[in-house]
Amino acid sequence: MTKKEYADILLPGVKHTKEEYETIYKERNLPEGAIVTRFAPSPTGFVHMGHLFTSFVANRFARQTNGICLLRIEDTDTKRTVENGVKQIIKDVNDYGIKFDEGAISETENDGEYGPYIQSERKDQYQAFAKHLIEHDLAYPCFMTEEESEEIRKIQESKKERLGIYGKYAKYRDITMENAIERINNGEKYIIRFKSPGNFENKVIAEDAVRGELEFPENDQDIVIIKQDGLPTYHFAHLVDDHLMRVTHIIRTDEWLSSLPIHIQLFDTFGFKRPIYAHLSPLTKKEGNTVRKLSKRKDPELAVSYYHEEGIPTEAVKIYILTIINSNFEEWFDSNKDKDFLDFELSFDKVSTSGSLFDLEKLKNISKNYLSTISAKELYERTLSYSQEFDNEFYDLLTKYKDYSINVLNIEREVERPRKDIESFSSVKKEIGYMYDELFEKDETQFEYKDFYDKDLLTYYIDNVYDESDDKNTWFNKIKEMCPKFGFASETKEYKKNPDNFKGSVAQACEIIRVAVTHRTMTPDLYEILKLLGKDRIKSRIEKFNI
RNA sequence: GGCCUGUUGGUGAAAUGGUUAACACAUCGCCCUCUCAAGGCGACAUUCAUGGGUUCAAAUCCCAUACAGGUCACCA
Repeated sequence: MTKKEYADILLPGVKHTKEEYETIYKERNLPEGAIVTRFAPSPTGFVHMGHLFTSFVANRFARQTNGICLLRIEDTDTKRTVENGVKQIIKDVNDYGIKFDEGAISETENDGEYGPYIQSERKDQYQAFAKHLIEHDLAYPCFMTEEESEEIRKIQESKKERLGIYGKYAKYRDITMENAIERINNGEKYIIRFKSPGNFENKVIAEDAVRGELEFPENDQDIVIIKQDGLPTYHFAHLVDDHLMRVTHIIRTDEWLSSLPIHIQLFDTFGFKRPIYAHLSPLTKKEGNTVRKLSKRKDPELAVSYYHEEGIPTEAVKIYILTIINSNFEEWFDSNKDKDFLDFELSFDKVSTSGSLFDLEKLKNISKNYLSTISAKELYERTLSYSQEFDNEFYDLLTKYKDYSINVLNIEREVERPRKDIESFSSVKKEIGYMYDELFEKDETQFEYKDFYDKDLLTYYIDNVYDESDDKNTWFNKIKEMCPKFGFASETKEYKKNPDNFKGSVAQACEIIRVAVTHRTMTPDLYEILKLLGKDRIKSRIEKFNI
């Protein structure tokens, strides 16, 4: 029996050969320096910050080199695969404006010439490559039972040896074809293992784009390449897919660093060019006194849907990711305010090697800054669509008073230093709610009555002073002029000099008006607020203001 | 336990052998101001996990130790 016939028996029904696949998936014809990379999640549930982080970074590198970023679904673990997982990933990632040049577009559809991009649909490819190894005596069937491998583990533990299937523990490494076929005919189950050519005593050098040269012992583990269900393990799928999809850069988190010797060995064994690896340190989180990687199971609040619900703009999240991944981004962004943050060019050697703590405060600050740069119209539209999903009452008001709302949102916006008080779409209502009578009337904000609050001042003001046609200076000067009548100093300095002579200064006079009209002591520019409210509403609010 | 990676202020970090260790967030002051949000100015690491060594000179190079994280599946 030839090796080829043997391989046919071990992995029957494979349609193509490794060589055929190599011609089916052609080398890409891309400009010099173009990065072909991929985002390769498992459809095991929601997308969280960690995924977004890697996928966005991968996407940026591809984009900025006019390369390709593809989406591949790693669903070889049929037990963990979740229904609608693929749909969810695509939706979440698309919400962040992360677009793929090719890849899965749903559970069953693919877009691109290197597909299918869903691993469970590529069984033939993996098996063709595995057969190639078998034919070259670089892979073998392993009939080890669970009990047997458990026993090996126990022996290794008691002898304090390295765990795993290697050297003398690779019991079926040299199984004869006859023996194997006999076992198969007896119905014994088997998997395919790689016959590792490595020696643990030898060192291999691996190049990592962010960490530089890395030295490891050679891999000598006979890792599983094809599982009993005929699907490949991650390591083997990585080799086959990334080679056939002509991927140039493997951008992934550093939990894969320790399997790098396996991956390198696989590429070398096939004589394929090794891809460039870039291992990113994942975002971490502090829990008590320890710091650990963000976890999907333990940190549900890090699901991207959380930011959606909070109304944090996707741009802010992306800007935050950029500040984390390349610390020189922040400075660049600060001095290139006219540019889009996507114009920043990421570099691998600026990527930090230690995992950063996820800093919500910083994200909020970025969000606040970002929201101060967009137009009132845009803020309005986006708050509207946020409210449509999460706050019907506010949605109705925004719809009813569209132009008015835009004007409110425009207070101190189109100026050199715009206001930075809105942190998220969810906080808009809190910041401007009092501008709507419907909300103002049932507003339960507690404000403290102060001794100097004076109803007469308010009445006098609205009846004799306030004039809608005044410009800002006139408006303010009129308030100042009115101050002495009610015991307030027209000038702050005057008041500070002789505080005992006054009830307060013009600042306190303004506070009275402000509180009467908004029920709060801190608001944006009072002149603008009064102007938008209009004289009638000011008057009505003042009348209802009980001191 | 083996292997690997990392360790600069509350946080993210810069600095790639050479003056007082950038910058940003947070915090605290002061200024400006009709109140806020901002903005301006200033404070905040005698020190870069610890201990040795190399050097005229080290956060930067070397060694050891400690701590943290990752990984050692027919999971990815």
